[in-house]
Amino acid sequence: MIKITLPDNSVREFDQGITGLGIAEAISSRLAKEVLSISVNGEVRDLMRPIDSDASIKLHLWDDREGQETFWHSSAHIMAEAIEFFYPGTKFGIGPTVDNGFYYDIDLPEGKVLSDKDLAGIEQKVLELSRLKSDIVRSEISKADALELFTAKGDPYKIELITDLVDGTITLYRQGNFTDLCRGPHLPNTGFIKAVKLTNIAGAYWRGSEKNKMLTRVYGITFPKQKLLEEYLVLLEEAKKRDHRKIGKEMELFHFSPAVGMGLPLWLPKGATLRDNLEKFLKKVQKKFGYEQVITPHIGDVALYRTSGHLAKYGKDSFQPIHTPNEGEEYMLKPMNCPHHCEIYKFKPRSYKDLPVRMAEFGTVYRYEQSGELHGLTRVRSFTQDDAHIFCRPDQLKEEFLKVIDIIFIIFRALDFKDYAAQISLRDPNNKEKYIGSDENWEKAESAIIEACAEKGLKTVTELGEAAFYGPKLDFMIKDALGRKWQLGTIQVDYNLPERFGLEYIGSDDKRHRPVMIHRAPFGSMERFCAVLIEHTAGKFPLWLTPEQVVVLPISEKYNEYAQKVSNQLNISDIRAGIDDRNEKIGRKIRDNEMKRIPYLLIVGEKEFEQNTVAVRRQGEGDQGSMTIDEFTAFINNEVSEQLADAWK
RNA sequence: GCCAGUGUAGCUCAGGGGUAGAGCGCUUCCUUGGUAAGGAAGAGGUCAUGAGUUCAAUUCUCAUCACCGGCUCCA
Repeated sequence: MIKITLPDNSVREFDQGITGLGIAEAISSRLAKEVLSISVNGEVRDLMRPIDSDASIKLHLWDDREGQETFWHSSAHIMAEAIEFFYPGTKFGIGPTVDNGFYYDIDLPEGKVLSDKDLAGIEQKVLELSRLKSDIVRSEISKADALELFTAKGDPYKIELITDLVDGTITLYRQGNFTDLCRGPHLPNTGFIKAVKLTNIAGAYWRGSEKNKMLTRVYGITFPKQKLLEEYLVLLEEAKKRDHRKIGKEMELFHFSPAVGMGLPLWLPKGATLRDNLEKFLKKVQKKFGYEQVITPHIGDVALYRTSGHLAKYGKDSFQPIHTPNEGEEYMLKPMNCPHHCEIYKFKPRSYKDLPVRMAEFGTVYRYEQSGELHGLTRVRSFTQDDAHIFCRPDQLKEEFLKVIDIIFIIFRALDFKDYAAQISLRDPNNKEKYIGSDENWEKAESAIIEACAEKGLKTVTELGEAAFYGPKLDFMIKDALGRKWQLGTIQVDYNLPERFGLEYIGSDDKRHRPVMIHRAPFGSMERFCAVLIEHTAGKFPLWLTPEQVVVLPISEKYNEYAQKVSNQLNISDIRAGIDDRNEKIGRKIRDNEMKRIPYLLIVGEKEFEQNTVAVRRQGEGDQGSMTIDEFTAFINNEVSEQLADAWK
């Protein structure tokens, strides 16, 4: 007998060799039907694998990430089997799970191409194979035998994978006639899969390297119930409705014109207002934190980027230098603002008493992103960074870092961003020569970041080797409507540029010292931030931010003049108001303006005109009764200042 | 840059070898109204661009461009 410890710490005894499924059956028959995999002493395993000694276990159901992964992993194998059925001779790469489902990278036989139209057939085959309830059987195999097997099968990618594996750890999984190299774990049989959707086809380089062959990647997702698939598809539809490109068009925020060029956004009046409001807000915050605004040109002498090192590192991937009519002059569109700011720092000698110098600029930069990478506003070729550079003494680094985190928190609160991830990127300690700067400085900077995050109670993940070559950094990531992660705010420590530009300050010892530079952008870029903000709010921006706060709706043409008067009066009080004087019934105007996501609608007719009032209607909440114009002005201004005060707290 | 897909009116889309349709939007007229779509008429398209096949191409083929989904990249 062996002792099995369950997650609630209760212990049950079983015969040696009991399987996960056996344990589930002993607990309840319903559990036995739903269980997908088991963790044995923390290792996720197949349900059918015997347990030989005392262990603590956890059974995984569909609700567990581990359970889903097992489910989707097996699904990938079944999809591979289905693909092999239609395309014999297909060579298989890897088939892992992802956040929402799984994929398999395949190399189709010569001349065969897979397109969306083929997916329905494969889906049907997957369901057919699932209904067979074929056992999924694990077997261990020696490296030599594995190599022989896949050589015979003609699977060069598998052979490459096996070559890298350690002998004695290699396992195969077989269901029906399909055998795959796999670590597992897997479902007991294929019958668990009741619904399948192959979502898309993409190209992907073998092992992620551009130098390798591009394989066909088929993405799919499966569920244990048809209803779950239907719910997932509804969710996908909902997410698509939040797509910033769609809302940007609907709300007339921005536009891309091929005549201007790809990846070059045109900000429409409402989008520009939105952006301007964000900029004003951040400028105000930054002013309180001791920042000074600067303005620098959009181009710079090539020599500037030679000095900064960017030309050597990124020159090939930038917009190419601009040649002037006179010989010998070459300018680059600026790919970043830092070199310009370094020159501002240098324009006069600095004392240790002057530091930190905090220089902010909404600086528009130009980067030649690869054409295939452009994506709405999240990845563009011209964008405006809410950039600032802090030049400080090494002993001020942590303090400055803390203050930047404060700024980011204020912004996230003002916009109700709660679901973000923070990542600390440090250097790879085993590969120090990749990085510039002394060990001492790196250690100081890294511990400053780690301590600052700890002091702020920030939940972080730490990635070794992810630091920039010039310093460690802290990034804030937010997910878009479809769950794709985007980096927004970033704080980076830099020892490189102060060195390259020979930046100095005179210390209290009357000697020259090198300042540390912090690059930071709480929004990241205005473009990307607006994109994520649109998806986060589905276009229903907070009142303080939204481009159109109020629309006045006259009941009939007779009251257009009064509506105009109300609108003018609100605008004088810094409320963004317009009127809808179309020749339509009031119901129609309400509907249209509700759909335009206007927070407040003011209905004015005979009654309001006579009493000098407005009938207030709040978005999604209907009629709120009437107020005088002054009351409404105070009401709106109060709501705005409350929203912002919450952020400052 | 690479792989696959898409490109028809301002927007969302239908259609299809014989040079085009709907809904919304827009213009004009009627209507002058009280909290989520009043009625009528009208304007608007080299069917992304270029070549090829054909008596005939918006439709088929190829190329180019843009967009979409990924891959690689992201100072």
